[in-house]
Amino acid sequence: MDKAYEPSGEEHIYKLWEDSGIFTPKIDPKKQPFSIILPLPNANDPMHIGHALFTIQDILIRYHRMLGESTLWLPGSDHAGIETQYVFEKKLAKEDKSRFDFDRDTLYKMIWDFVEENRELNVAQMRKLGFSMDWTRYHYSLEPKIIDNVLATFKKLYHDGLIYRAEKIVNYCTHCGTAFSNLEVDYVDEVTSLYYMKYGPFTLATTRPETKFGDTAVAVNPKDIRYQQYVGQDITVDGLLGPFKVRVIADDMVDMEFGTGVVKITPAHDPDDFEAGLRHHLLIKRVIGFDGRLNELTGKYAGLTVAQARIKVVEDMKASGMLVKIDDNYNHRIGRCYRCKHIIEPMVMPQWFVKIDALAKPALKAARDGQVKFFPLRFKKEFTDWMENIRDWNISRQIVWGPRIPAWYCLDCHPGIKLNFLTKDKKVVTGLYVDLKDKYSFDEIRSGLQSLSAPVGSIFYVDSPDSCPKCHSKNLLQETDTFDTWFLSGQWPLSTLGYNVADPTKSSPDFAYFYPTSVMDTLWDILFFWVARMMMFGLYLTKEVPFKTIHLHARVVDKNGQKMSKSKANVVDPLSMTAKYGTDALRFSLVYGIAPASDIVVSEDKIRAHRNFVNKIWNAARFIEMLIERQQEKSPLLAPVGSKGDLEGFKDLKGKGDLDPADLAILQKLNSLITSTTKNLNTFHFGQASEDLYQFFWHEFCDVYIESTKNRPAQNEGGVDALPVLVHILLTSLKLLHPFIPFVTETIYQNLKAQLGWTDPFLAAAPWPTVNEI
RNA sequence: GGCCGCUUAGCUCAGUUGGUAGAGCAUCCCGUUUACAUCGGGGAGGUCAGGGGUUCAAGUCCCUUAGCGGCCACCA
Repeated sequence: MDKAYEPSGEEHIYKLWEDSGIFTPKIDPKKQPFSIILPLPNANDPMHIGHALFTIQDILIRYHRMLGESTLWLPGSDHAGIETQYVFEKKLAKEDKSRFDFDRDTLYKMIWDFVEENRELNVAQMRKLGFSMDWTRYHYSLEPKIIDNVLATFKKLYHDGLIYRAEKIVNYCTHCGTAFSNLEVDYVDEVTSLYYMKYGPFTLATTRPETKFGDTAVAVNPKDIRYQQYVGQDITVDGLLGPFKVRVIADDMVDMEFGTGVVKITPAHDPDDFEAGLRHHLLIKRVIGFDGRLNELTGKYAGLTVAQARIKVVEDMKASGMLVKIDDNYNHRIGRCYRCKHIIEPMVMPQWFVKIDALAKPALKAARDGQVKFFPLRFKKEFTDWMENIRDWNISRQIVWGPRIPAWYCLDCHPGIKLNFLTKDKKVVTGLYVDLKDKYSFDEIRSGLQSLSAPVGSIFYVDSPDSCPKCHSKNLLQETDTFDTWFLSGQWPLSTLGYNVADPTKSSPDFAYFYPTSVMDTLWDILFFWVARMMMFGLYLTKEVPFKTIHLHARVVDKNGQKMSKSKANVVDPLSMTAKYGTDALRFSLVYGIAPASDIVVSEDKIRAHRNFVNKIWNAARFIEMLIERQQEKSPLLAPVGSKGDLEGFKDLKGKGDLDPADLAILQKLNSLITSTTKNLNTFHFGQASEDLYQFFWHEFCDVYIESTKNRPAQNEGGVDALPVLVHILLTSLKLLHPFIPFVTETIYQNLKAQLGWTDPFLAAAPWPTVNEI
């Protein structure tokens, strides 16, 4: 054995494992199944330190494999809808192009190829980190069978009356060109201006003077005696585009203390005002387009961006004396796109929604009844609170990268459908079908299609008919909105295990055996995005929870407690750390001394410290190997007692009654270590488990016990041979450490296996230690 | 505004049901005797954020104050 542990052999070890098939479990009714579905990484996302935290899952998987369970860790990768399209569009921009230069089919194929270039990389990197995944069961989110399930789920929801289209106010990002769900908006505290303006008989305060062209009411609190005389009246307001009339309404939404207690109501561009509009049956007047610019209803302001318009409107109001004052130090929250950070523009547009109550209630019940357990427990409350207040889920996105919503419209029944397409000579045409149908053939429209927008109430068919069931026209187009990525990944445990939504009796045997899965481990930030959606879909489709335990971990931060990000230049790259210190050192430093769901501090210092620990183990093994060789020089055929590493060897020792007091002490400590490690792994206390193992191996076994045996009298002078105990403790420690640091432990095992007659071909599949009576 | 978490050695953090304060890094002294200097031996360093309470006993449970952080929420 070399003087220091050399991690360059890791690749070889991994290949031995994988080729042996120990990562590929068999369906064995006599065995307990244990399964984890990998939180699928984005296919085009290079590995970062967050992915290295899959180590937590590998520890669980390796532990349960050693317990003798039929253990499945199922890997996969995600096409990651908006994320990937965003990255791809940035690439296009560098080439001075945009997505509007392509029809949707062409764009889709381009992104497909882009993702395929990177997808393999991810897989290789996960092998490098030693993750014992079953690659024979790997899945990619755009496989046909997985998409089939997504479409079938949509149809089932539709037939159960849980899908509807509605024109609601949604979070629209004019930069990304799509609507988002509530979860995808980041609210950021910002200091802006609050403008006080004259408004008919009132003065009112607003942060958005540029939307006044879309005002269709003005509101006061019903209890506000100052304004009671006006309630129900139409008032005339002097606007920048001439006088206009609005109704004064009374609504509890108005805070009398805020500003002047008067609020202008713009139903088309503000979520609160939209709700007020519904309550008071107000007109929705759109003045901002999907391009983020003011539209033709705004006269001379038309064509300006929202930001430009605000400046111009304020200037003009100042000039005409409408502006009363500006409070420049107004602190409030602004919604920004979680992806591109641009300001979200609330917009009224037709979208697809899932009625969520029917899905949320069973999930809420499952959490409360303990069908699914949370670790740490505090997340149970977060989960149930969220489920209780959940709103209908907007599942449509105006992007191309992802499965399209399977709904078809008849253009001839609905000539008011708005179309965007590229003509044969690549010119963008926008307009209503009724105005375009005589100029362009249906085929030209279809093949160049970029997007369509059907009015709410349009009839749609979910089974892709050849012709319109009503008018028999063949001019049918599929909805161009795609599914929210989480609509697909929310069904991931089902789809990857071969559940067949359309016909559950055709589901794979894997599904029957491994579902519900054992543990779902992920970063807490996708508890709502993903975990909650999987719970809802799992229960909706199968009546069973998708996982029995939800284990949530925190994010990795640097040694100053800062979140790692490229812009802060504080990222610890897992692969370069692995190259420098070995995979085991990295893995151990990710769990050592970590409290459940508290930030995980990783620094190069820490990784180096654990490289030293790995090396310590290596050298202890090297020392023992030396002792064995020395003994075998004397009597070559004699394997040390206890070399089998289990109870067998020990019965002999016990029978002889010839243990040294130091032997007894260390064996007792080993027993309690077996007990505590087992308990800690069962209860997700990885930090504690790793600390105990470290402390025992280094400071008790190496520093105290091994040192003490060096001074022990030789056997012919009345001493007790320590070698059997040394070997026993080494092997047991290797087993206990293996889930955490698989490479060094397996390497040592393979080196000593033949010499010591260890019978398990791999440490990775050797039985987990149990307590020996002493 | 609601909810949750954190505050322990110079730094970063452990401390699972309450029972004489721990680790890594840094620091000081000594040490190369047959594993390991990626090492060994030894030392210094904490009124466990402040206050109150329960208890024979509290870093650990309860109340409270302060600071920091996170999540959620329709206040213009």
